[in-house]
Amino acid sequence: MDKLKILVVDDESRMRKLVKDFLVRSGYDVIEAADGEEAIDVFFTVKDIALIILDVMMPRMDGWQVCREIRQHSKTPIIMLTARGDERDELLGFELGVDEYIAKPFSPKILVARVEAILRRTNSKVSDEAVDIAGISINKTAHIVKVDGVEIELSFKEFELLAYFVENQGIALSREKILNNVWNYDYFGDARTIDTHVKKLRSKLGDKGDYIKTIWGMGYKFEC
Amino acid sequence: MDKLKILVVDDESRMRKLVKDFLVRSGYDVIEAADGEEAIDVFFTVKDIALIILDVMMPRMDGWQVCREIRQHSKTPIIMLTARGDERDELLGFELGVDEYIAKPFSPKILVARVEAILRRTNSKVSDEAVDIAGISINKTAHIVKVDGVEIELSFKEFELLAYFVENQGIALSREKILNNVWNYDYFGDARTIDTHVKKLRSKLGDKGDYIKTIWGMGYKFEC
DNA sequence: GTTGATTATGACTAAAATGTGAAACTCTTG
DNA sequence: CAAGAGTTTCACATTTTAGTCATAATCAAC
Repeated sequence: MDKLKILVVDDESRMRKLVKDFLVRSGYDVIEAADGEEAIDVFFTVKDIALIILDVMMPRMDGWQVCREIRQHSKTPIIMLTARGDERDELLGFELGVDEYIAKPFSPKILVARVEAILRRTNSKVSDEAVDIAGISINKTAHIVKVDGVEIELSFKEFELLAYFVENQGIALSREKILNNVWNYDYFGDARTIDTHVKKLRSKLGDKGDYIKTIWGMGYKFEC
Repeated sequence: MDKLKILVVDDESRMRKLVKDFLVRSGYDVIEAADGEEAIDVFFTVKDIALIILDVMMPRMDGWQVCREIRQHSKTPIIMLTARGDERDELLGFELGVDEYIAKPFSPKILVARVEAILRRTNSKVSDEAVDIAGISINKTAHIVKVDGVEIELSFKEFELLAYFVENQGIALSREKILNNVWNYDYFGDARTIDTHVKKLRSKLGDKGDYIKTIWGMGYKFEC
């Protein structure tokens, strides 16, 4: 995962191309979708989409609907493109959980600036060196975990799982939730595979392994 | 800490009052500052300011400078108020770490909507609340129950049952109703099993166990 | 008080969920 | 294609829980 992925949804290909050009030039990966249904389809199959730019006016399924649908499953930032001056639209958007609102016609510079502002905000953990909790230090950029200053070797899944636990510190996580977030959205395997990974994590974390608590009949929770 | 505090900085008192009115009506605590220096002074003396609304044009120290100063020590969200149409300003703002940019004149509704959008994003901890009744604190997110501040261990069913009681505080609940809500609707076992769980709950709750009252010939009721 | 019904309680058992080690499978690399 | 790491599955041990039952205590009505 090098470049951040941005999903651009607009029915006009000319507009998609314009936006894409500027974003690519600023170092992002751009994925396009031509209507709402395609957008949702793409969003739930492609992993790690960092931000969505969404046109309001689209045939079949409009931007609000797409937004509503996505907000039911994800907090991925959404920027809405809409016709200038419609205040009602803007209010509706904020209620739906739109993060930013840009009126057409807009300057591509403004667009890029806002994209970066949002990504700086939400993806700030990427830039942060390392999260440190109770002697466990997790560096997502370097993919390194240290316990009391000593580096320990974790596999990819173990690392992702630990990161997920730490990010949701103090929250009870059901197996289903863990599968949907650490594994792919469409993973159909056995939920018990989580147990195996938890076992390995616990043993590799040593004493600190006890912070991963079992919630009987429910799932797991990371808590110090 | 009940209401969130918002610092409003503008040299025009009329403008401050306008913004304040709307924010107060939306349930925020508003602190005012009339210029940049006062703003910084207030910001670093008052604790827990959740958001800053900053006018660009101010005598002595303008908004950009205030922003720069604050960003050196804090990530508190900043909304800038600036004259409409000055794109250069907007770009500068994003570079400085401004979170949002609102052009004057603006509708107060938009202002409130944006404030709420930002606070929802940054202050997402608001959502994981714990219900607290007569010394019994139930945190559904963390799956933790505390009695007078001391955590007690409950099994899955016990937790669900207690949560159901507390949610229906003061309401008489028949065994049938309890079975349908806490157990699966297709549970065909003995209704007496509720008694056993109530017994366990009462004993684990200690003194507070008395709040679960028996309604003879009918069921139970949680009442303080 | 006595009676019949209802609820409380403690002990017990069956069932369910989790822990664990090893085997099977997958995917990459040399 | 063999080796090796990472992942997943499986079987079995272990732990925890839910539910049952017998008995004791309580209640309402007479």
